[in-house]
Amino acid sequence: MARTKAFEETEVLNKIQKLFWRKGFNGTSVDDLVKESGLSRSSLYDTFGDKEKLFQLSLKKYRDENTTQMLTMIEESNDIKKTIQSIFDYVFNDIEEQNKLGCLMVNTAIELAPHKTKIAKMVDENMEVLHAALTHKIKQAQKARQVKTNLDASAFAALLINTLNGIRVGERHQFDKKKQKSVAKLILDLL
Amino acid sequence: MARTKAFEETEVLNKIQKLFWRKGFNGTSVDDLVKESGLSRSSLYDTFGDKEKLFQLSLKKYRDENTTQMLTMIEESNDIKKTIQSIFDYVFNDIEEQNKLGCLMVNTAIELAPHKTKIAKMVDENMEVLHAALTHKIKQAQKARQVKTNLDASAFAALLINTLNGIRVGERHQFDKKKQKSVAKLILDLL
DNA sequence: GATAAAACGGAACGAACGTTCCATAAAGTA
DNA sequence: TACTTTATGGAACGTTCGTTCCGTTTTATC
Repeated sequence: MARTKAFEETEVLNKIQKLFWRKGFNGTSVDDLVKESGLSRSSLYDTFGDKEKLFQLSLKKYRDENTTQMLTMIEESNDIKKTIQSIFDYVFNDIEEQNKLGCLMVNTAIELAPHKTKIAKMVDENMEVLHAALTHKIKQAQKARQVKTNLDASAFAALLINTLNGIRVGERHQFDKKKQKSVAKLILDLL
Repeated sequence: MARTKAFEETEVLNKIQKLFWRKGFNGTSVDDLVKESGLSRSSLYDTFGDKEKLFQLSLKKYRDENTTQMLTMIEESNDIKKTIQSIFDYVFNDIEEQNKLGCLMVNTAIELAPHKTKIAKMVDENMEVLHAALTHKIKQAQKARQVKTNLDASAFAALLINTLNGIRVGERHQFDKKKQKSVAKLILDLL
């Protein structure tokens, strides 16, 4: 009955997300989004909604892809120490490849969370989910005597997330890579 | 010869800084700054320059006050362990008192550093100075056998800064306080 | 081929943006 | 008091902001 869309939603959202990721919510104008997406203002608004909705969709996409991937790495692990090493490797590889993009969750925590309740909730839930998965796996590894048993699993999980977030801050201003890697090593040696 | 200013520069810059700190560079309009400062646009521009200059001055102020204070705490320390405990206490106290302000350096690293070279340099220098001071003091304490001697002082200093930055990220989205404190404890136990 | 529904391009909206300009007010010096 | 200089309030600048609207085009169904 009706005309078909001349674009793929996920593909467009991909471009939108990258732009928000790189420039932040306030640093990105709707005009930027129009140009980057290639579609017209009306198509953009009809398909996705307003700028804030567009950002929320980008953040959800991040959660459904990047965070979920990390979650899978954790949950499928049978060697938590190796897994955490892999997570650090993954992050450092990201830093090499991307150009100071950082982590969209961290960027959003800083820029928007204090001013937008809904966004803050998404960010916080994201961190909590990661924390829960990590804690669970560490406890499991402790029961199997694969890692130090006198370590507070929840505290260590929080430390790990905190460290990753700190590394993402450093990425944005080009903090010395060697130092970052030495930090990761210290954390790993704790287990 | 000429009319005298009806305001105090440092006092006004104080208000300006707080606004940038809370809402970020892109989240703060010149109109916001005019209202907050109480002076007119012309006075604001004649005295301080444009919006970007105003932000730079705010960041310098942060460095000259907050960072310098932390630096003094480190340099005057004769018990590095207690000093680091004090730093954590100071940060957690900040988190209690301020309302999700976070750290202006961290906020700026995320929001502006990737897009403004000059700002990135200021942030990076800030972190490097803290790192150097910490490393120096830790090495000193190691020579005096006050802390573990098998620890890489530079790496631990980087870890500490990284941890503090991570905690400031958490502050913005209300990450569980107990977890944050357990993170600090883990770090302290490393020394 | 007519019809209905959705997609589209692009103009248009008023508001907010950062910045400049000017007429006036104030204050120290002559 | 007159003069010079700077501070000040506020209007005005052109631009960009996010959003809406409308006329047209495309498509599937009848």
